[in-house]
Amino acid sequence: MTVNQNIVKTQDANCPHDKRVSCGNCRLNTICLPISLHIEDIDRLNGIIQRGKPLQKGDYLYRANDHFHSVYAIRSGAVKALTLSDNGEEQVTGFYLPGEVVGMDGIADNHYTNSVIALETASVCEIPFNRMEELSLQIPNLQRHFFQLMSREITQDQQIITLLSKSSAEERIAALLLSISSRNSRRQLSANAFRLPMSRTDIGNYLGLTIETVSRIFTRLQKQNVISVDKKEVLITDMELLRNIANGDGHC
Amino acid sequence: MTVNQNIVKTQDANCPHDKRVSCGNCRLNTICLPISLHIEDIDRLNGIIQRGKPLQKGDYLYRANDHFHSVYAIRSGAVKALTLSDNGEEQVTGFYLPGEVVGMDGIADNHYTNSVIALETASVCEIPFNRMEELSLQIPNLQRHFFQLMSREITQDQQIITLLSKSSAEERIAALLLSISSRNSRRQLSANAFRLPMSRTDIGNYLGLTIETVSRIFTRLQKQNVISVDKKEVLITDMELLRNIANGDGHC
DNA sequence: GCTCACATTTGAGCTAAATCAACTATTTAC
DNA sequence: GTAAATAGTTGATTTAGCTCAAATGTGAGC
Repeated sequence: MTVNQNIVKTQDANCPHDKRVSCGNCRLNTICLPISLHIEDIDRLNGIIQRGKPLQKGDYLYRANDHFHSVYAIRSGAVKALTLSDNGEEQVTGFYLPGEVVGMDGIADNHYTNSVIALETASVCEIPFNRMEELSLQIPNLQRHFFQLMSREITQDQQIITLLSKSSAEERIAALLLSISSRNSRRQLSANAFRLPMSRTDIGNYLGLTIETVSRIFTRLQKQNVISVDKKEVLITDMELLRNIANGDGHC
Repeated sequence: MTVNQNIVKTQDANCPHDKRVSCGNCRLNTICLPISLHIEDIDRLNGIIQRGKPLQKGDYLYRANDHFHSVYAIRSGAVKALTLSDNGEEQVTGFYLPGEVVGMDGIADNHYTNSVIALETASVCEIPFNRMEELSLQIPNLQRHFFQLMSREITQDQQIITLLSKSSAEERIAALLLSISSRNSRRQLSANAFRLPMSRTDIGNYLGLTIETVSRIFTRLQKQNVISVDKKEVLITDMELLRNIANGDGHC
């Protein structure tokens, strides 16, 4: 029943296309797993995780209304989650980077409410939820970890609510850039220079702005020497000012 | 250690001021508890629940940054949750009615991110989280139930995100009225006539609108004979039209 | 390289909701 | 009861961001 994937460590264990990956040697495990898990428990968790072939840009990981079966940790690349609103429009509800987990919206009624689409080539670790639940009954730290993961999703969604409810277009864009920046630095990547995996359209959809407004704000931030943008490459040139803008101190 | 509150059933078990309440005889238990719980498991859960004296209007249940200890099921009355945004403004993140559970935002890092304030006299059932976690290890249905509760909070927050990102002021108000209506009917109350427990200011804050806009929309909906408003009392006179308005078919 | 589809930028004008302001109604405190 | 504070309504004006429009840049397929 269990596919044994507790395979020996290799130097290339985090190469996205390398199947010889286990939670025990994954560089992301401090993000995706509970820090306090014992080595043997990590192996047990690793034992239920399934790793398929990578998604190509535009591929669906799952679709809204699909039967809920698993949550997924992003191992490489990036994905977006989106819901269909009642009148049929798409709403991007989040961008997920390596080490982050998608699919927890499906637990409530056994069907996903979001669709998840790869923004670029992406590999994921599938965590069958029923097996994770069983394991959680035996590993209290794992149960706690999933409660925390879901709680974090709640607090993040509430931050987006605040952003959409209270902030100007400029503040929204600044906050998104800072979010991506800090998530990159958590993965030991540069906080100042990175490539946005999503289109301007996705950004606008996520932040409740039109694509034109997104484009104008990028141009404006660049003129203010806060960032430097070249297509999807972003360089934050004045982190302090960007934080001020995000907090609404931009021009008051 | 355990305060035994498995007290005999009374006719008045749901009177908010009556301490002789147990999960086993609570009218709300189909909303707040997993349906599939065995009677003895309900008693075990009931054993860890603490019921204090009711909150008065304006009282805090807990404050943002307080140490996280418990989640709370609303037994009577109504509360609002709110976060402080980075620039110090309040953002109402939700209204919670009897049978609904608040506090799950605190699990992620052991501190609440929201404050919760009573909108009117309200009584709550305190569920100490550590004890609930222990019990969840022994009662798989309880573990599942909490995963589902948290998942539902996620999907609801994402619906608010969509509302704020995509909908007009009129659509937002219509959606809020429909949400309260359906939550009332779930509790066997009227879906058409009810009292809003929150102020116009709270509604505006929650929906990302100014109080003036909220007021104007109420007036407009009344002129369109969709609702009839008298202070906080609302009568939905054309449910079908209200649904159409909420879905953006109001005037297109 | 060339073509076609698509993504992005920029400009001009419009509009929904915000802001500012004045007034009325309802609580709360004394 | 009365006064003061709070909550809600309505009107006039402003504005941030939307819509419409046109041009330009970019990538995939041949």
